[in-house]
Amino acid sequence: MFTIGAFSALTGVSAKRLRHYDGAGLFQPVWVDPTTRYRYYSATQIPDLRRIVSLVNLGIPLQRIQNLRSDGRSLTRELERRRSELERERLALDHRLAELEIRLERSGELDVVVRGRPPGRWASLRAEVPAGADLAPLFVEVEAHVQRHDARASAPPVCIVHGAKRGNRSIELLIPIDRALPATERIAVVTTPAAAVASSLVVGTYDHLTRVSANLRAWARRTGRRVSGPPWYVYLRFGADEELQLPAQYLTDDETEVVTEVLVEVQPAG
Amino acid sequence: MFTIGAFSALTGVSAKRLRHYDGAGLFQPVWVDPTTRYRYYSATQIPDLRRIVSLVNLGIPLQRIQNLRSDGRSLTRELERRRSELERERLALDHRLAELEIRLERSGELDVVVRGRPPGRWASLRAEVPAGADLAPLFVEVEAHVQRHDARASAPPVCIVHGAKRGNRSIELLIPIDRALPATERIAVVTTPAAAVASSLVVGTYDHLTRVSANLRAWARRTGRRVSGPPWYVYLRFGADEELQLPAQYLTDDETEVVTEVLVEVQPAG
DNA sequence: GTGAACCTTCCCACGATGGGAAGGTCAAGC
DNA sequence: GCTTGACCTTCCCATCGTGGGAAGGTTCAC
Repeated sequence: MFTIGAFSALTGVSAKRLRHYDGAGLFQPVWVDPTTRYRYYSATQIPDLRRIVSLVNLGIPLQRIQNLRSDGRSLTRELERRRSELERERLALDHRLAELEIRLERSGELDVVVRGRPPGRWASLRAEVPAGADLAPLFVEVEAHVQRHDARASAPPVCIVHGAKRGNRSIELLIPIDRALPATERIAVVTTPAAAVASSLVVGTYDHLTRVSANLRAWARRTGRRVSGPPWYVYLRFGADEELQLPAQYLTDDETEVVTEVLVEVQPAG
Repeated sequence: MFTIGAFSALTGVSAKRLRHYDGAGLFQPVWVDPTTRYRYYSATQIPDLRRIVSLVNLGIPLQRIQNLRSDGRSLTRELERRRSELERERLALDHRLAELEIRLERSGELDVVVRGRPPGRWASLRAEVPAGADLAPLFVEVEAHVQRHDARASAPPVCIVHGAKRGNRSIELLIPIDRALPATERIAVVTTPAAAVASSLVVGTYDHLTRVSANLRAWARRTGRRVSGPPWYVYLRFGADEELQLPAQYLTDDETEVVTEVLVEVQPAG
């Protein structure tokens, strides 16, 4: 019989851990002196403890180790569960390392964030326009329709570029709405599901948006993610027509304060 | 100006996090109403927040992000530091995955633990013996010497197998001591430094110790570790000569209760 | 008997985040 | 102007495994 300190020296497991495992009901001393509460361990417990320590070292939570309790099949199941967890972790870790490499190449100047995009409901206008065309009149058209029905949600407008051919762009303008809205010939009502997106921010004018979205796609590929769907351009802060009563918080008069977010949808797990 | 909720919706960063970053001095609202303490954020802060979020997503602690404070060189240094951390994590993760695979192959029956071995001081006897020879008389010799000088430390004895040739073993017996001891012609005093060891446990007789240490070496190699030095056999619980007054806690009469630990030294980082 | 070395329990800390309670504020509709 | 509901505030607690440390009891050897 060993006191906790001797047993700790024997097994390399700290006395703190042994007390913790005792308290958690995971590994208990063979005998506890009822008057002094001293814990006493036996050498025959060493294999038990080792089994526990080796599972802890695999990163399995104590709770789950305790639930095993000498059942060979459940041990295998637990190990396989842990393996899939570790494989997911390694994927995430590889993403991070790839992101880091990209940032280091660019002297830390690239900020790409992967995050969730909440589901949304929108008034939508699709159009074919020449590259570089002013989209303001089209936005005004949708805004006017939405505000006529008092359905403007407090979120920024979006432009999706579905395709580009021979100097023409197939675009879709989205204005967020917070209630039902009649569709018209030109304006539809669409909903978008929640999604994971990789996002990059552009401060200033719109000259390089296309290049930014190409960079974003390349970034996502290099960090091992799959991209799906066309890029979204989210107008977080922009200059707009005075005629419309837009939420002032999204507006700016200073061209250098224009902020646009570029999003591409990525597969959440991969 | 946005309230915390609106800014949260805009950036995808939860209000909880924004408050936390505020409290940590990492990212603060442009204005706080002094009477209501409401936080108000501006769209011009979005790039700042994004920079922070992208660094957080790389797993850099908030504290360290805060220490950067708009210094391009320190950012690069921080990213490189984080990269080396991540590379170390990936190494550890790959070790774990390899360990898991091995356990799954063997239906979870192998318990190998990597842990630290504290430094030690020992009375040491080296000898050439035939394979399978009874080591008890040699142990008794060293024990007797140690106990004559009242230097017995409360730890189990060890046998190191330095080499095996033509059915002969070059072994070294170690008895732990806790004070200085005169050496003799046969018995030396040695110290061993702290080391990382991979360890496996054998319950029962000594028939398979050699195979266990070979398994241990193979395990260490397969999990990407480098092995150095000969195997140690630590007699955690054994049957011994009655003549000697050995610490009773290491003794047993029941052969099935014999417990031996096999150690090989591994390189800590790799 | 006294001191050193051990043991006990209890509380706190880490790190980033979320949950939830109790209470104050804002804005819209009446 | 009042009510109501959505929003905001601060504060406390939880995670998870481990260690640090305080305050106090036990053991053992001199």
